[in-house]
Amino acid sequence: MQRPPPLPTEGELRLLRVLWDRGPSTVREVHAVLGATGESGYTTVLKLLQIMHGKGLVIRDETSRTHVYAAAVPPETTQRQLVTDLIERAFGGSAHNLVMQALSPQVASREDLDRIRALIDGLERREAEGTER
Amino acid sequence: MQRPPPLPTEGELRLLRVLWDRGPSTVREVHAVLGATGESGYTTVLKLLQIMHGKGLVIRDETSRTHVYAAAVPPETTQRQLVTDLIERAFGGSAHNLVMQALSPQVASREDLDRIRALIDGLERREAEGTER
DNA sequence: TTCCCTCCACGAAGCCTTTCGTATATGATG
DNA sequence: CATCATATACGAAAGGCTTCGTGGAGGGAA
Repeated sequence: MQRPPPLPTEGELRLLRVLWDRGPSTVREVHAVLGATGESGYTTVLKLLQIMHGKGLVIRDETSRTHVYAAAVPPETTQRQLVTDLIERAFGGSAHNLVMQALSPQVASREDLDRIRALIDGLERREAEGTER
Repeated sequence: MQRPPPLPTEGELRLLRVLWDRGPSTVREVHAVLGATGESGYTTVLKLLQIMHGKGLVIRDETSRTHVYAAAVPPETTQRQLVTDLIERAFGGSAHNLVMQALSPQVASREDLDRIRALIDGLERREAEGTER
Protein backbone atom coordinates (compact mmCIF):
# COMPACT_ATOMS: atom_id res chain seq x y z
CA MET A 1 0.00 0.00 0.00
CA GLN A 2 1.32 3.38 -0.89
CA ARG A 3 0.20 6.70 0.47
CA PRO A 4 -0.65 9.51 -1.93
CA PRO A 5 2.21 11.87 -2.76
CA PRO A 6 2.52 15.04 -0.66
CA LEU A 7 1.61 18.47 -1.91
CA PRO A 8 4.23 19.79 -4.31
CA THR A 9 6.31 22.78 -3.35
CA GLU A 10 6.53 25.91 -5.43
CA GLY A 11 9.38 24.68 -7.59
CA GLU A 12 7.99 21.20 -7.88
CA LEU A 13 4.70 22.58 -9.12
CA ARG A 14 6.55 24.49 -11.82
CA LEU A 15 8.00 21.25 -13.15
CA LEU A 16 4.74 19.38 -12.79
CA ARG A 17 3.02 21.90 -15.00
CA VAL A 18 5.55 21.26 -17.72
CA LEU A 19 5.01 17.52 -17.44
CA TRP A 20 1.26 17.95 -17.52
CA ASP A 21 1.55 20.10 -20.64
CA ARG A 22 4.07 18.02 -22.52
CA GLY A 23 3.45 14.54 -21.23
CA PRO A 24 6.44 12.28 -20.44
CA SER A 25 9.64 14.23 -20.95
CA THR A 26 13.36 14.01 -20.44
CA VAL A 27 15.24 16.29 -18.11
CA ARG A 28 16.62 18.16 -21.08
CA GLU A 29 13.19 18.78 -22.50
CA VAL A 30 11.82 20.06 -19.23
CA HIS A 31 14.85 22.25 -18.83
CA ALA A 32 14.41 23.65 -22.31
CA VAL A 33 10.85 24.74 -21.55
CA LEU A 34 11.86 26.37 -18.31
CA GLY A 35 14.89 27.96 -19.81
CA ALA A 36 12.57 29.89 -22.07
CA THR A 37 11.04 31.61 -19.06
CA GLY A 38 12.32 31.38 -15.51
CA GLU A 39 15.83 30.15 -16.27
CA SER A 40 17.00 27.22 -14.20
CA GLY A 41 20.20 25.24 -14.39
CA TYR A 42 20.12 21.79 -15.94
CA THR A 43 21.32 20.03 -12.82
CA THR A 44 18.84 22.00 -10.78
CA VAL A 45 15.96 20.61 -12.81
CA LEU A 46 17.49 17.15 -12.65
CA LYS A 47 17.92 17.26 -8.90
CA LEU A 48 14.41 18.48 -8.35
CA LEU A 49 12.99 15.73 -10.54
CA GLN A 50 15.00 13.18 -8.56
CA ILE A 51 13.61 14.53 -5.32
CA MET A 52 10.11 14.48 -6.75
CA HIS A 53 10.68 10.89 -7.78
CA GLY A 54 11.65 10.07 -4.23
CA LYS A 55 8.46 11.69 -3.00
CA GLY A 56 6.32 9.87 -5.51
CA LEU A 57 5.28 13.04 -7.32
CA VAL A 58 6.64 11.76 -10.62
CA ILE A 59 7.36 8.37 -12.11
CA ARG A 60 10.20 7.64 -14.49
CA ASP A 61 11.17 5.22 -17.16
CA GLU A 62 14.80 4.19 -16.74
CA THR A 63 15.06 1.69 -19.56
CA SER A 64 17.05 4.03 -21.72
CA ARG A 65 20.01 5.93 -20.38
CA THR A 66 18.16 9.23 -20.57
CA HIS A 67 15.34 8.77 -18.11
CA VAL A 68 11.86 9.87 -19.04
CA TYR A 69 9.81 11.54 -16.33
CA ALA A 70 6.04 11.82 -16.09
CA ALA A 71 3.67 13.27 -13.53
CA ALA A 72 2.46 10.59 -11.13
CA VAL A 73 -1.00 12.09 -10.72
CA PRO A 74 -3.30 14.02 -13.07
CA PRO A 75 -3.44 17.80 -12.68
CA GLU A 76 -7.00 17.73 -11.38
CA THR A 77 -6.02 15.67 -8.38
CA THR A 78 -3.18 17.93 -7.36
CA GLN A 79 -5.22 21.04 -8.04
CA ARG A 80 -8.03 19.75 -5.89
CA GLN A 81 -5.58 19.06 -3.09
CA LEU A 82 -4.14 22.53 -3.37
CA VAL A 83 -7.56 24.16 -3.32
CA THR A 84 -8.63 22.05 -0.36
CA ASP A 85 -5.45 22.98 1.45
CA LEU A 86 -5.91 26.68 0.81
CA ILE A 87 -9.54 26.55 1.91
CA GLU A 88 -8.44 24.92 5.11
CA ARG A 89 -5.58 27.27 5.83
CA ALA A 90 -7.05 30.59 4.79
CA PHE A 91 -10.81 30.33 4.51
CA GLY A 92 -11.83 28.56 7.68
CA GLY A 93 -12.67 25.40 5.75
CA SER A 94 -15.43 27.01 3.72
CA ALA A 95 -15.30 26.60 -0.05
CA HIS A 96 -17.92 29.28 -0.32
CA ASN A 97 -15.60 31.90 1.11
CA LEU A 98 -12.90 31.04 -1.36
CA VAL A 99 -15.18 31.19 -4.36
CA MET A 100 -16.39 34.58 -3.24
CA GLN A 101 -12.87 35.93 -3.40
CA ALA A 102 -12.17 34.15 -6.67
CA LEU A 103 -15.17 35.87 -8.22
CA SER A 104 -14.00 39.34 -7.31
CA PRO A 105 -13.27 41.36 -10.45
CA GLN A 106 -9.69 41.82 -9.34
CA VAL A 107 -9.19 38.08 -9.66
CA ALA A 108 -11.59 36.77 -12.28
CA SER A 109 -11.62 38.22 -15.77
CA ARG A 110 -14.79 38.85 -17.71
CA GLU A 111 -14.23 35.61 -19.62
CA ASP A 112 -13.73 33.75 -16.37
CA LEU A 113 -17.04 35.01 -15.04
CA ASP A 114 -18.86 34.02 -18.20
CA ARG A 115 -17.45 30.55 -18.11
CA ILE A 116 -18.15 30.16 -14.43
CA ARG A 117 -21.74 31.18 -14.96
CA ALA A 118 -22.05 28.60 -17.71
CA LEU A 119 -20.59 26.08 -15.32
CA ILE A 120 -23.15 26.91 -12.66
CA ASP A 121 -25.97 26.85 -15.19
CA GLY A 122 -25.03 23.35 -16.18
CA LEU A 123 -24.72 22.36 -12.57
CA GLU A 124 -28.15 23.70 -11.74
CA ARG A 125 -29.76 22.12 -14.77
CA ARG A 126 -28.34 18.73 -13.99
CA GLU A 127 -29.47 19.01 -10.41
CA ALA A 128 -32.98 20.15 -11.38
CA GLU A 129 -33.40 17.10 -13.59
CA GLY A 130 -32.20 14.86 -10.85
CA THR A 131 -34.75 16.38 -8.49
CA GLU A 132 -37.74 15.93 -10.82
CA ARG A 133 -37.25 12.26 -11.31
CA MET B 1 5.72 55.10 0.48
CA GLN B 2 5.33 51.57 1.69
CA ARG B 3 4.96 48.45 -0.37
CA PRO B 4 2.20 46.02 0.51
CA PRO B 5 3.18 43.24 2.91
CA PRO B 6 4.29 39.92 1.40
CA LEU B 7 2.15 36.80 1.40
CA PRO B 8 2.06 35.24 4.85
CA THR B 9 3.65 31.86 5.40
CA GLU B 10 1.80 28.90 6.81
CA GLY B 11 2.51 29.76 10.43
CA GLU B 12 1.94 33.44 9.91
CA LEU B 13 -1.45 32.76 8.42
CA ARG B 14 -2.36 30.78 11.51
CA LEU B 15 -1.69 33.80 13.69
CA LEU B 16 -3.39 36.19 11.29
CA ARG B 17 -6.57 34.18 11.50
CA VAL B 18 -6.58 34.57 15.25
CA LEU B 19 -6.09 38.31 14.94
CA TRP B 20 -8.84 38.58 12.36
CA ASP B 21 -11.18 36.65 14.63
CA ARG B 22 -10.35 38.38 17.88
CA GLY B 23 -9.28 41.80 16.76
CA PRO B 24 -6.25 43.44 18.42
CA SER B 25 -4.72 40.99 20.88
CA THR B 26 -1.73 40.51 23.14
CA VAL B 27 0.78 37.74 22.60
CA ARG B 28 -0.65 35.91 25.56
CA GLU B 29 -4.15 36.01 24.14
CA VAL B 30 -3.05 34.73 20.76
CA HIS B 31 -1.06 32.03 22.43
CA ALA B 32 -4.05 30.99 24.52
CA VAL B 33 -6.19 30.52 21.43
CA LEU B 34 -3.53 28.48 19.67
CA GLY B 35 -2.74 26.50 22.76
CA ALA B 36 -6.27 25.19 22.65
CA THR B 37 -5.56 23.54 19.33
CA GLY B 38 -2.17 23.27 17.66
CA GLU B 39 -0.03 23.88 20.72
CA SER B 40 2.73 26.40 20.26
CA GLY B 41 5.21 27.78 22.77
CA TYR B 42 4.68 31.30 24.05
CA THR B 43 8.01 32.58 22.78
CA THR B 44 7.34 30.94 19.46
CA VAL B 45 4.19 32.97 19.02
CA LEU B 46 5.99 36.08 20.20
CA LYS B 47 8.88 35.60 17.81
CA LEU B 48 6.59 34.99 14.90
CA LEU B 49 4.58 38.12 15.67
CA GLN B 50 7.80 40.12 15.84
CA ILE B 51 8.86 38.80 12.45
CA MET B 52 5.44 39.58 11.06
CA HIS B 53 5.76 43.08 12.43
CA GLY B 54 9.06 43.43 10.63
CA LYS B 55 7.41 42.32 7.41
CA GLY B 56 4.49 44.67 7.85
CA LEU B 57 1.95 41.90 8.19
CA VAL B 58 0.83 43.16 11.59
CA ILE B 59 0.89 46.47 13.38
CA ARG B 60 1.34 46.85 17.12
CA ASP B 61 0.57 49.27 19.88
CA GLU B 62 3.59 49.62 22.15
CA THR B 63 2.23 52.25 24.53
CA SER B 64 1.70 49.75 27.31
CA ARG B 65 4.35 47.27 28.29
CA THR B 66 2.36 44.37 26.90
CA HIS B 67 2.18 45.13 23.22
CA VAL B 68 -1.07 44.74 21.37
CA TYR B 69 -0.91 43.24 17.90
CA ALA B 70 -3.40 43.63 15.07
CA ALA B 71 -3.53 42.44 11.48
CA ALA B 72 -2.23 45.08 9.11
CA VAL B 73 -4.61 44.18 6.32
CA PRO B 74 -8.19 42.90 6.28
CA PRO B 75 -8.71 39.19 5.65
CA GLU B 76 -10.29 39.79 2.25
CA THR B 77 -7.16 41.42 0.91
CA THR B 78 -4.88 38.61 2.00
CA GLN B 79 -7.33 35.97 0.86
CA ARG B 80 -7.57 37.58 -2.54
CA GLN B 81 -3.79 37.62 -2.79
CA LEU B 82 -3.60 33.97 -1.84
CA VAL B 83 -6.24 32.98 -4.37
CA THR B 84 -4.55 35.00 -7.08
CA ASP B 85 -1.25 33.41 -6.22
CA LEU B 86 -2.65 29.91 -6.36
CA ILE B 87 -4.41 30.59 -9.66
CA GLU B 88 -1.12 31.77 -11.07
CA ARG B 89 0.97 28.91 -9.76
CA ALA B 90 -1.36 25.97 -10.27
CA PHE B 91 -4.14 26.91 -12.66
CA GLY B 92 -2.35 28.62 -15.50
CA GLY B 93 -3.74 31.98 -14.51
CA SER B 94 -7.35 31.02 -15.07
CA ALA B 95 -9.80 31.67 -12.24
CA HIS B 96 -12.31 29.53 -14.05
CA ASN B 97 -10.15 26.44 -13.65
CA LEU B 98 -9.82 27.02 -9.95
CA VAL B 99 -13.52 27.48 -9.38
CA MET B 100 -14.17 24.27 -11.27
CA GLN B 101 -12.04 22.35 -8.81
CA ALA B 102 -13.51 24.19 -5.86
CA LEU B 103 -16.99 23.15 -6.94
CA SER B 104 -16.14 19.46 -7.03
CA PRO B 105 -18.15 17.57 -4.42
CA GLN B 106 -14.95 16.40 -2.78
CA VAL B 107 -14.19 20.00 -1.91
CA ALA B 108 -17.45 21.90 -1.60
CA SER B 109 -20.13 20.72 0.78
CA ARG B 110 -23.81 20.78 -0.04
CA GLU B 111 -24.17 24.00 1.96
CA ASP B 112 -21.26 25.52 0.08
CA LEU B 113 -22.87 24.75 -3.24
CA ASP B 114 -26.17 26.26 -2.15
CA ARG B 115 -24.53 29.43 -1.01
CA ILE B 116 -22.40 29.67 -4.11
CA ARG B 117 -25.46 29.32 -6.28
CA ALA B 118 -27.17 32.08 -4.34
CA LEU B 119 -24.07 34.17 -4.88
CA ILE B 120 -24.16 33.61 -8.62
CA ASP B 121 -27.87 34.28 -8.74
CA GLY B 122 -27.32 37.64 -7.14
CA LEU B 123 -24.42 38.33 -9.45
CA GLU B 124 -26.48 37.52 -12.52
CA ARG B 125 -29.45 39.56 -11.37
CA ARG B 126 -27.33 42.60 -10.72
CA GLU B 127 -25.71 42.25 -14.09
CA ALA B 128 -29.04 41.77 -15.91
CA GLU B 129 -30.34 45.01 -14.44
CA GLY B 130 -27.21 46.79 -15.47
CA THR B 131 -27.66 45.48 -19.00
CA GLU B 132 -31.27 46.63 -19.38
CA ARG B 133 -30.61 50.24 -18.58
C1' DT C 1 13.90 48.98 48.68
C1' DT C 2 13.91 44.27 47.52
C1' DC C 3 11.86 40.40 45.41
C1' DC C 4 9.29 38.20 42.00
C1' DC C 5 6.52 37.55 38.02
C1' DT C 6 5.62 38.82 33.36
C1' DC C 7 7.00 40.43 29.10
C1' DC C 8 10.01 41.56 25.19
C1' DA C 9 14.50 40.96 22.65
C1' DC C 10 18.03 38.17 20.82
C1' DG C 11 20.33 34.35 19.07
C1' DA C 12 20.78 29.80 17.64
C1' DA C 13 19.41 25.22 16.19
C1' DG C 14 16.78 22.12 13.12
C1' DC C 15 14.46 21.38 9.08
C1' DC C 16 13.12 22.05 4.28
C1' DT C 17 13.67 24.04 -0.33
C1' DT C 18 16.42 25.44 -3.99
C1' DT C 19 20.55 25.84 -6.33
C1' DC C 20 24.67 24.26 -8.40
C1' DG C 21 29.59 22.17 -8.71
C1' DT C 22 31.82 18.03 -9.20
C1' DA C 23 32.38 13.10 -9.90
C1' DT C 24 31.10 9.02 -12.27
C1' DA C 25 29.00 6.15 -15.89
C1' DT C 26 27.55 5.34 -20.69
C1' DG C 27 27.60 5.19 -25.47
C1' DA C 28 29.18 6.99 -29.96
C1' DT C 29 33.06 8.19 -32.93
C1' DG C 30 37.45 8.08 -34.86
C1' DC D 1 41.05 1.22 -27.86
C1' DA D 2 41.05 6.26 -26.68
C1' DT D 3 38.35 10.30 -26.63
C1' DC D 4 34.43 13.19 -26.16
C1' DA D 5 29.82 14.59 -25.28
C1' DT D 6 26.04 13.81 -22.36
C1' DA D 7 23.47 11.73 -18.48
C1' DT D 8 22.86 10.63 -13.76
C1' DA D 9 24.30 10.70 -8.86
C1' DC D 10 26.08 12.91 -4.87
C1' DG D 11 27.08 16.41 -1.71
C1' DA D 12 27.09 20.85 0.00
C1' DA D 13 25.90 25.63 0.47
C1' DA D 14 22.58 29.36 0.95
C1' DG D 15 18.29 31.05 2.35
C1' DG D 16 13.84 30.86 4.70
C1' DC D 17 10.61 29.09 8.27
C1' DT D 18 9.74 27.47 12.80
C1' DT D 19 10.91 26.54 17.28
C1' DC D 20 12.58 27.55 21.74
C1' DG D 21 16.19 28.80 25.52
C1' DT D 22 18.14 32.54 27.83
C1' DG D 23 18.88 37.25 29.29
C1' DG D 24 17.33 41.58 30.72
C1' DA D 25 13.87 45.14 31.65
C1' DG D 26 9.61 46.71 33.89
C1' DG D 27 6.16 47.05 37.44
C1' DG D 28 3.66 45.55 41.45
C1' DA D 29 3.77 43.45 46.30
C1' DA D 30 5.77 42.89 50.73
